[in-house]
Amino acid sequence: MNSDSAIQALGALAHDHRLAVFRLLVQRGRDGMAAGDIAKALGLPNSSLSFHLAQLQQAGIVAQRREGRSLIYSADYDAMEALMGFLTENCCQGAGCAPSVAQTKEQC
Amino acid sequence: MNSDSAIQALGALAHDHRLAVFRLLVQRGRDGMAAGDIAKALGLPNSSLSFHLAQLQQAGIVAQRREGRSLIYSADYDAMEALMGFLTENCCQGAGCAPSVAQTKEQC
DNA sequence: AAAACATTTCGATAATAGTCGAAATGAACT
DNA sequence: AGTTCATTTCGACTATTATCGAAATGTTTT
Repeated sequence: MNSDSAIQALGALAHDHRLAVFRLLVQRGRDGMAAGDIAKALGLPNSSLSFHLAQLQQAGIVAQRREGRSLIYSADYDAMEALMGFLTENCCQGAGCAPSVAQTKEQC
Repeated sequence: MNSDSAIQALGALAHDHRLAVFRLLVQRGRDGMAAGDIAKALGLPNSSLSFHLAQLQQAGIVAQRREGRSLIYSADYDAMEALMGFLTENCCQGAGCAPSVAQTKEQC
């Protein structure tokens, strides 16, 4: 994780609809959700949602896979942890006070 | 932490200069840093830095205090944890895979 | 191969964010 | 009380982002 990719991830999350999408996907876990279903769940026009999904994917915090006719999106937990680690890096002059977020990885 | 305040915090961090400021302050710990010193450290015009500091403060992830003539800024660790907790809320259908970031608080 | 279906791209428009020099504010020291 | 010093506000400009209907793309199924 470098500064540029962190900015992209943060910027992707820093939006009403995108944050809602991401949190929905985080709750869904590995199964993810089809684009159309997300649009229905959040009451967004397909074209708008598509725009936002592209940003989340481009930022690397959401993954896409095809299943039948549908495109399924899911949250990328590894990327989420990497982002958190980056934000707390060398916290308090390297006094080792950054939380160990490593456990998220195995548990998901 | 609600959606709006999370968006503000994420948006505040989703910028080149502001992320650099925040990470610098995270490393500094409670001591923080005067506005002028931050500007010097990052090579930014005072007016630009002031604009960005205001956003970080408005977002609640950076605190301000006066010391002599200087205004000292420091990272708000509690807010940072709250943000992380919000992002991982009900992760994987409530299977309890969210990292416990609570430890950061006591250690800083 | 054609029809049905899910999703993305296009296009035009509106709104918000970032930049930095110069002037203004306001606290502190003498 | 006036001067100095640190920081913020102002103003004008440029660039980026968000919106959504309609058309296009590309997959699957019959």
